[in-house]
Amino acid sequence: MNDPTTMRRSPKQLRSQQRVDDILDAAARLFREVGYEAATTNAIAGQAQVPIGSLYQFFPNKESILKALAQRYTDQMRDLHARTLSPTATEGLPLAQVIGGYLQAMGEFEAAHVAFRLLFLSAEQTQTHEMQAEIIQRVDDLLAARFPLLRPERRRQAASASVGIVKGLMIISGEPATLSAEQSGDEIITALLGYIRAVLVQEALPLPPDLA
Amino acid sequence: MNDPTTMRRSPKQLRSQQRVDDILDAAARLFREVGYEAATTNAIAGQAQVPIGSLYQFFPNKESILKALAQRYTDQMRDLHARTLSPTATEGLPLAQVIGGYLQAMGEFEAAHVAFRLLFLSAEQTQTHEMQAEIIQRVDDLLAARFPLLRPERRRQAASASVGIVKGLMIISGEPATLSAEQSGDEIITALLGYIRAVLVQEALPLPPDLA
Amino acid sequence: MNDPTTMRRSPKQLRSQQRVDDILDAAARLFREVGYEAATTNAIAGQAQVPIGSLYQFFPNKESILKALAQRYTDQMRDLHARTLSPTATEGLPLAQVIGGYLQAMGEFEAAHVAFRLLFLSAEQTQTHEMQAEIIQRVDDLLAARFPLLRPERRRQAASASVGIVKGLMIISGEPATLSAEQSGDEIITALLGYIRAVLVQEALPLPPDLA
Amino acid sequence: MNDPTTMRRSPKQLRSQQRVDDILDAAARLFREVGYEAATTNAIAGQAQVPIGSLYQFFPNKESILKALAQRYTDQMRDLHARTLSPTATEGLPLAQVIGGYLQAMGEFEAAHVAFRLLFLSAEQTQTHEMQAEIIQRVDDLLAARFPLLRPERRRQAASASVGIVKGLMIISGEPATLSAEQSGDEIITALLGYIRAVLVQEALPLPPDLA
DNA sequence: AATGAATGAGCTTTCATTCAT
DNA sequence: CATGAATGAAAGCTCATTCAT
Repeated sequence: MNDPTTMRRSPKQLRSQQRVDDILDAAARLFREVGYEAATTNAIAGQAQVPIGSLYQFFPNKESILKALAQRYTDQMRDLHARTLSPTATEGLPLAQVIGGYLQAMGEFEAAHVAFRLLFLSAEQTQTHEMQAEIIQRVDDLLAARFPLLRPERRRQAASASVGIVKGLMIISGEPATLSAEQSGDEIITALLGYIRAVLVQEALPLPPDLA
Repeated sequence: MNDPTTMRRSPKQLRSQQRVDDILDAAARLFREVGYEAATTNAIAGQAQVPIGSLYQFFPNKESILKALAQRYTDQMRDLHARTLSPTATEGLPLAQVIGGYLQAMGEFEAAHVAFRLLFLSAEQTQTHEMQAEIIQRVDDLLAARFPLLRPERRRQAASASVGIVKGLMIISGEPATLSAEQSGDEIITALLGYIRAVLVQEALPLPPDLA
Repeated sequence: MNDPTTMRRSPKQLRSQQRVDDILDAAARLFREVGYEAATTNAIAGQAQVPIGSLYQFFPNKESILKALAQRYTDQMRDLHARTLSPTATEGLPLAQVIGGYLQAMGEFEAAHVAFRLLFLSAEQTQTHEMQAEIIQRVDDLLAARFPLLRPERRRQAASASVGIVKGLMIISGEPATLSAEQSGDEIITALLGYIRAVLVQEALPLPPDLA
Repeated sequence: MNDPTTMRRSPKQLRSQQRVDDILDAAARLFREVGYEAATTNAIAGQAQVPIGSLYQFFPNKESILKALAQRYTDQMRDLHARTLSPTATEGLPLAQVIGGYLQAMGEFEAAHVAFRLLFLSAEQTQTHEMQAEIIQRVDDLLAARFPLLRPERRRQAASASVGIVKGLMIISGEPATLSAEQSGDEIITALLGYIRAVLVQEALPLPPDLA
């Protein structure tokens, strides 16, 4: 009947909304600091200064907190996507600049949303799929606007792969003895441009000037 | 004094070595099936048909089992690297073929070592760094042999990024609504070749025929 | 001062009375379905479509709901008793028929009052004593009318025992591998008649024709 | 695979057996004092002076403790049955004396096993069925020896009903304003003899001298 | 060295009851 | 008087680790 991984009650009142936000903030902090498994629901409630009973009025279980957090990030990223990836906002800009602008915004988002990295980069979390699907869709839209001749299936594949490349390089750059944070940005741009160029060549499509 | 995440004593005796292997096999199976957190040390010992007390004579704690597993995989991958990435074994082959051979071998390795994917693809596991460092080094060696004019720092960066790209695409392809397993192999080749070409262009180095 | 297991205020208003009835109906349903302990006050209020706060304005605690339910059943049984056990209504009927009629009525009552069985058959619930006392009294009255020579103390004892016999056979018949529901009715009649006959013989009193 | 209401490990060692006994004793005491639901597993462990973890090594959950207690009582009653109900032990004795001896033994058993009453008298507990089935079987055996002409189906029915009668009268006698403990014993004998006589009459079987 | 019973802190989650609105 | 969000003590149970045998 009711999905045990969804929020119990969507908070209508301002006070309740504030509480849910507090809980999600605390959860984000703790997930970041000690990981999902080690973050206890009592600790989350404690950090959020919310009684444990109240936490369970909004969330039926721990997993639903993770899911709600992912949902919140997904929602909050929509504006970011509109600003940095939408065809209208990026029209005329060289691809490198678009990617750069997107990475810049993502870096800021990541800094402001402490568990985003965890959620975005952690392998196979059902909770993250929706978030990722949305990102892929935005990239797909961008590719569609940029390369109208690219077949939709190939485009979707390229969009998925592009997100995978970003993900992989972000993961790598977070680890010691690999890429520095500064390098990773440039490297992501290089890799994505190189990849997209290769796809276009494969598909025998014309290269735009900045990929030639 | 003694690192609590390292194996307690390297088992000299044959029987001990067998036991350690049994434990690691059981751990790999369980980690794969239920994840690291949900795999209990008692369950690992049970699966391995080894008394829990014995398990704790070889491993000081649960984390050390994960670490040892990563170490075992690292060791076992050395042969794979020699066969598929070493300059001598790959001399004269087109890069695409080298990468294809490597991915093929990795696929087989992954199938034979059930927790490899978990360890290699996990976003941030301190236990995996050594394994990854080794992979990066092999790629670095390969690039050094292929592109002797590439500056060592740039090369190391490219090697790290290449591994990141592979990782990212492997992660993505494991998730629904993205890349199929079949597509991911081709896409990894496309992405890597595209990336390396871009690096060479950036560095104003000559392109080999198969990247032109 | 005020008994915490009694209803807080007897609802004078019509709307209040309706609410109390709704609560008791919901409680009866839930007690029957999941048992007293597992039935939560919030679930009762929810089923009754009454705010939990209102529930606590009528009932100081969960136990008092059970008690009020028993009281309601006791009240509602009064009519049943008058119809099936009162000396006037049963005058001239053979005892077996009286018992049969009573059991029939009880069966219907039980079907219509879902938690009655739970309350009546529960081994030791302080809440049930009054209900049982009333039943015993009715049986006592019946015996008084039927057997005027039976000493009052012996009669009261026999009335208590008779109710115990009914109770015991009802409990047994609800359990697997014992008596079927059909058998239990006949068996109760057999047992009660046999018991009363034995009492009369013990007391050296004349047996009516149908017990001879 | 493994029944979650059965003991986890049957204690082989003497020390373990002692622990299990301590747990069951403590559980019996607590069940008696506060009831099954209100008796917490931690309280049981505390009373038994056994760490909670050890309790859960033997019992997978709270219900299994109740079940094991019922099983222990069932086992311990076997000797009582042999002494008081077996055809050989009761041969030649008048039925009233047999019942009296049985009730006497049951009274002593009840006094020595504090939760027996709760388990035997509580309505519909799956945990009690086996215990009750055994009692019914013993009564059936006794009836078979005493009244060989009684049809087996009728006999089994009578055995079930007899146990029901005992149960009902025990329940009633535990409640205020009904039967005193002393009276209940006599009343049970009266009721059982009266019932069995009625059954024999119904079946048109000869009455033994003490039932005539 | 080998064993596996023993340990108890700590986990997630529930629910009777209150009280500010 | 009516409401239902809020509360937090306490429940059942797990499991990494130890240590007496």
